[in-house]
Amino acid sequence: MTDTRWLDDREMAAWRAFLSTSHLLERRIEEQLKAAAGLTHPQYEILVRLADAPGRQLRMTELARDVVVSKSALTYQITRLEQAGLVERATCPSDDRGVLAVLTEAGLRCLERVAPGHLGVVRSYLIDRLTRDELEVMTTAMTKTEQALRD
Amino acid sequence: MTDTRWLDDREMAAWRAFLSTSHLLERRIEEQLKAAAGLTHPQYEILVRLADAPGRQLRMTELARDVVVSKSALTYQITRLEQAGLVERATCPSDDRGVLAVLTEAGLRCLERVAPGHLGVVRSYLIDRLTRDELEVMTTAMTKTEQALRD
DNA sequence: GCAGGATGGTTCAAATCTGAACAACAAGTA
DNA sequence: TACTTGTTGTTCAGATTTGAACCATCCTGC
Repeated sequence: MTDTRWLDDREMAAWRAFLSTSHLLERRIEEQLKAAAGLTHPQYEILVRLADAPGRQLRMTELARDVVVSKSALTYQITRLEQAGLVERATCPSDDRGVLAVLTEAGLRCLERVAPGHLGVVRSYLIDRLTRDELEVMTTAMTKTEQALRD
Repeated sequence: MTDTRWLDDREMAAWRAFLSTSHLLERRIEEQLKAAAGLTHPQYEILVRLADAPGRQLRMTELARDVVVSKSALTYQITRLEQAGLVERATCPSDDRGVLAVLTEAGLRCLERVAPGHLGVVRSYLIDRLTRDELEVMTTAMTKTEQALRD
């Protein structure tokens, strides 16, 4: 049976604030990235994950899990990024089914060009407004939930 | 000029955790609402805001701002909810341009039926995993960012 | 080896979101 | 009153997302 307890005022305030903030911030980020580089936020995140990965490449499935999008959405976005010359597809040596998404030099340069402006937004609206303690608490709170959701 | 400072490890961990968690939770909520009632999360939020509003009605623009969606997305969703009989449109007495979205009885019953399961998800993955202190800190942190983003 | 079930990636249709353009009305000013 | 500017909600085209269906490939146990 589902738990039917409602949320009390404190809990509801927390949930509402979290929900609104995540959506508002998402919109602001989307707006900034579009204006600065014609990128969407998922596209930017793909570039970031690839840049961080060893060999600047990742399997499609792992990349989809990291960025938190469906496999089909990733297929679509990788195709778009490939057309833009920022990513290439490569066959996976260890698994013939596999596809590797590889960051190109142009992709890396694009990321380096765009990252400062993007991080400026993240900073100015979120990170720089929090004390060190608040930052720590938020990380532990978010991490607990993330772990639970990743099964 | 844009601030070009990078994020240090702590800051990056916080941002990554926030980003992943919000996306994962969004997916889980979407899944639960679809299975339980055939509703999307924005649709559910529209019903909630209307149920809370005096007279169970709100102007389109105000509703769009509350739920954090574009005006056109709201127009689309209100039309959908109208077709489902959960919401009705009414003319605004004080402004001939205005449109009021009004929650119907069926809409209210639907919300009462769906809310427990939805809140169960919010609780089990987020709220119930946080201590009271963590809850408080998260609320203040999110509220600061929300205020900044709402200009 | 090989059947049977899991996994990886793509394709497809359907739904949804956004921003720009638009039309109707409001509100202030000369 | 007439003009100008701002607001409201809708429509529209285009981009993106999701889940289901699908095929190819892997892997395990016999």
